[in-house]
Amino acid sequence: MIRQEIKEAVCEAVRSLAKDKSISIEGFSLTSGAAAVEFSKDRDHGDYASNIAMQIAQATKKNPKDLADLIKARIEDGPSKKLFEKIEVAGPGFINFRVSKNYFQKEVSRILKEKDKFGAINIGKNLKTQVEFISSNPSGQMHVGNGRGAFYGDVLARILTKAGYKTDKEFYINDAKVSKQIQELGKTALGHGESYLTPYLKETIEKLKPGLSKMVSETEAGYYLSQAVLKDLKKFVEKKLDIKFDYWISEEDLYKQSWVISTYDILKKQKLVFEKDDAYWLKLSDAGQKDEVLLRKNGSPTYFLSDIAYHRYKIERGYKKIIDIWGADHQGHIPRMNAVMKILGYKGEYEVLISQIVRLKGGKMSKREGNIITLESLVDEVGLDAARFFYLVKSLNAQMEFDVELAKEKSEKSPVFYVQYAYARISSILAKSKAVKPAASSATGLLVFSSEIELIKELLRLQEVVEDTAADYQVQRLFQYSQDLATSFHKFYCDCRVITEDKKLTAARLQLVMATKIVLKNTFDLMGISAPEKM
RNA sequence: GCCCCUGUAGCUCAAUGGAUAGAGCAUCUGCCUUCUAAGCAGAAAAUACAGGUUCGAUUCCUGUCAGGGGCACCA
Repeated sequence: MIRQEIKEAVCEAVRSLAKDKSISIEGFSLTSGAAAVEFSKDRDHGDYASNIAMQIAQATKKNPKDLADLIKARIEDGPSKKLFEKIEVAGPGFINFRVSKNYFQKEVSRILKEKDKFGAINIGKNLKTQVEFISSNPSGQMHVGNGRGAFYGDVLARILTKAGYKTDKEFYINDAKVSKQIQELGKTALGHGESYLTPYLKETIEKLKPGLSKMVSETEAGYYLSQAVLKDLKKFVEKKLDIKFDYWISEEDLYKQSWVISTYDILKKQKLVFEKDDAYWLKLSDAGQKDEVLLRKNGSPTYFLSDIAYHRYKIERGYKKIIDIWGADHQGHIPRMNAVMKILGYKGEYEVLISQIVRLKGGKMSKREGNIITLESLVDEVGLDAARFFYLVKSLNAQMEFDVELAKEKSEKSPVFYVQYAYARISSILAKSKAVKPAASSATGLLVFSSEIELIKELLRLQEVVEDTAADYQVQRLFQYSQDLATSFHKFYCDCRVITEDKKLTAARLQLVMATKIVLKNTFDLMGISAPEKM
């Protein structure tokens, strides 16, 4: 990776300067990401830029510009010199690197060789990782709010996998018979109540009439109904949303397999359970949290207890990195679960991400649905690709306003088409090129226009995007990248005609086009959107 | 009252302790006899307010104001 190579070159130069006492970097850690090397969008600032000189200015008691000159000279004396066409010191002390065209051109053939593997890195080192998301209740259809965690979680898992984590996707089903929601659902199923009663649920109950009519227990009826809802939910998620989960874990199964009761016993053994007001509580005050009820006055376990059991189950299955994605209404639950993970002795990484509220601006989407906006009607309305894109644009912890009318209206001009259009154009060029006899030659030395180089730079950036996103989970970066990549291609398309009389140049540019196709496709795969050959 | 998230262009959203804060939509101006104009080139337009830390703050900290969410023997 070019960014990594430059970073190493910079660090090496600084180390070498420190070694022969040209500078002193007492108390400064080079490894802590201090030698920031960033991609430059502005070519006046080179291809990559480092602010290292300004970072270490204080520690070395030297002027940043002088330092930058020293580092620049050291790199130019070193083995990595051949990477660069030019190194410049600019502004308050930036070191701007212009990478050699030769390097870029060679990278094109690497992309052609790696194909769908291109962009994959191994910072995860195969660490057993789990992302749990959606986990909507089996009491009805998913709504537009669920869509956010759904697509976000799916894409995050894809990125982590690409980054070398052994990632599983998991859906937790809140179908415990002892839970309030199953009880409520049971009342509704037997016509004793109206909780969750949407048109969809009415229909489902109608379909289940033969089975339900024999039931007297609300709990059994609720569970029976929830399993039917779950079946629809699974089908919707897998077929319509195209999200494949590795595991669907049932809360009821955790009860059946004694995970809940054994977890209670473990907590009790640790002397963390106490009785108050006829209920049994988990002592969390030592962790600075409010104590929580585990067993109610009536003896039934709370959701909190089964959630502890569920997380214990995750740990027992050997996950070293666990990511939960919850809705904003669960954020108060985070400090408690953090405390619980400590109690359970978890040594791995545990992180809860909160998907902020999705608000509706455009009002009702369809009269038939009432005022509950289902994710299904949205996907039907704007299409899966556009829907996924729409959710991926925003950072997870910012609220998002969903203007339904706008989403429908704009679907023709949606950014997703802009990116897919680049892919379609490529396919069109490649289709036409079949009539042309290929000249066997490499791209080296032939791709020299700035729009060609800029395109190659963008292609190579996929690896950086994967690396950065696997580290900070800012999935919207991928959306941004896809736009930049498409822009670079569209510019190249306008500036440089691919198929011409010049056989060698045609071959070189065809290679670049094929490489772009690969990188675009890999980016689409990460986002879970389709790559159309024609539009 | 306490806790969490957010405040960037007319609208919907990005980004960043650094060098000119980016896109799309909307508005305006150019570009199709050549691989798809669902495109390209250009104009105009933004960091809520007040302090602080810093060589440098839109970013970090504090306060104010505004919006949203949470503070159950619900999940």
